Amino acid sequence: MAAKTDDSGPVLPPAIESAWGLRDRPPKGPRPQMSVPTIVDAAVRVADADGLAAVSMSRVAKELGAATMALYRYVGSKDELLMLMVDTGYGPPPGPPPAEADWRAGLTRWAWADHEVLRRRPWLLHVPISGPPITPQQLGWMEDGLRCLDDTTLAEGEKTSVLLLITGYIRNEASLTAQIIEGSRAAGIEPGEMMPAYSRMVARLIDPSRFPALHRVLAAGVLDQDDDPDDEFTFGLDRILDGIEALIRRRAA
Amino acid sequence: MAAKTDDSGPVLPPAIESAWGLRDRPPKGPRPQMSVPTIVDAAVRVADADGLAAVSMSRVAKELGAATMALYRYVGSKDELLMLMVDTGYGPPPGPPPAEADWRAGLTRWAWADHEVLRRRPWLLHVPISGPPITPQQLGWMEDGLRCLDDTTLAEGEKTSVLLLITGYIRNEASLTAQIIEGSRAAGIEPGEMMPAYSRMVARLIDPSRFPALHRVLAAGVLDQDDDPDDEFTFGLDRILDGIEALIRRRAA
DNA sequence: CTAGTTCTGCGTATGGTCTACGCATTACAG
DNA sequence: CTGTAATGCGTAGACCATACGCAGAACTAG
Repeated sequence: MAAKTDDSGPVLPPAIESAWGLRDRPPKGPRPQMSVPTIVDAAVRVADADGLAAVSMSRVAKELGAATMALYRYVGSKDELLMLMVDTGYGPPPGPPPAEADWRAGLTRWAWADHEVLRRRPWLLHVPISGPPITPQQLGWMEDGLRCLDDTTLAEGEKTSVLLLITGYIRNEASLTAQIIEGSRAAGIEPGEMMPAYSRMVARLIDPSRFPALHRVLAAGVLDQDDDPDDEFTFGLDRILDGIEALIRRRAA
Repeated sequence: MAAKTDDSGPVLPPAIESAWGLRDRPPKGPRPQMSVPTIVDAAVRVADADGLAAVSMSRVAKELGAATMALYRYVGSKDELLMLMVDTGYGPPPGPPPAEADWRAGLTRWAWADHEVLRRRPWLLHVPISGPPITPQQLGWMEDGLRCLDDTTLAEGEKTSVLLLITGYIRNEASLTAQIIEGSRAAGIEPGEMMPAYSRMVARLIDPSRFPALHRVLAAGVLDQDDDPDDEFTFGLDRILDGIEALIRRRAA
């Protein structure tokens, strides 16, 4: 009758609570034949093999030899499953920065670890993010990133903003390169031929007098040479770190 | 029998070609009762009113008083419709930078224009981007952005990278603030109460000794005060522009 | 004026999605 | 042994995109 009020407003889904180890199995009833981690692992396996679009409740159930609806005893909804997939998909964070590393070296290492995860599991990019991180490993990644800034004189709010800036960049860059790979596979051409083909198409569409800057970019052949995607990533990351460095220097002075 | 080969590899969908004005109506057959722009406008109207999730082919058809399948005479697939929705959803680009503006002022103006569009139409963030821009207004935005860098000594490739960096940031920032708004609406609480509630939840979950840096951020109350989202946006944008400024200075020297 | 051609509108049907609900079965507490 | 509660899961409902085929409209060629 009385509303069951928890301490704080938004309620954590049961499956997430169990990911934090906050849930004990009630003693009654038949023994569960699956577990949340089993299901999440199966879903991750499907996503690794056939992409996020292949992850349907029935497909995951088939992977486990169970019935579709059986899964709903463990996860409250597909969205909840996706959240847990992200958590285990990222895997453990890279650990705190080495003692001898300055903030820039530390963040660079952290950024490359994040980058590597997204390169290995591009489906992570297709999971619609529905809120700030609340799963254990997600927060672990955040923690390790924040630690890189421990020795700086930035305010706590600035540290989080900085980290947000970097994660956003990494995600974005990964998204773009993943799109090129997926797009080329869909079009049935070599990944290296994707951007040149795009370049030709745009060149055919635009009027050079109305799009002079764009035309100059195309004429320079920027999109035709397939440079190392890692160089592209490094370029943007260094720009951002330069910007942060300027801020840190100003704060230190 | 012989494959109808166009000049270049990837074929532009018919509806996109018509957006470039490259398509003339065949003289035969009954007069079309709708047009691609009519349909796209209706779809945008639905998205503006009820979000992207409400945009289904049948819902758009209902909006037009037509049958669902009638739409497929105009657009090849829902994905194509989405692409066109993004094009008209963005609207016309902000125009080339004022003559007296330096690159930084120009890009700042451009960034705020982009930001403003995404604030007004958050559903744009939910459209899965499936490739580089190919629609007229998208490329128009790119053009106007590139022009801001006309007077710099950056290489063409660097200009595109710089623009990519900025668009990525804007999109990311907009995504985050939109999530807070949508999340608070879903949870039925004030938008200003979202982050404090999140803060309390995380504080309850984490062990301060395993998450010291994160704990310090929470203890500082970073997430509790609801600062102006515009300040947050400005902060990140300035960091990025600082980084670009460092590059430009190095290139000019 | 007529015949042929081609395009439009759209009804029907297929195969997919998530998930609410209810029932039989199982396993433990007392 | 009985009551209770949790599990596995079958059924069914409400959506979704879209392949296909057909009736009719509007033009062109003769």
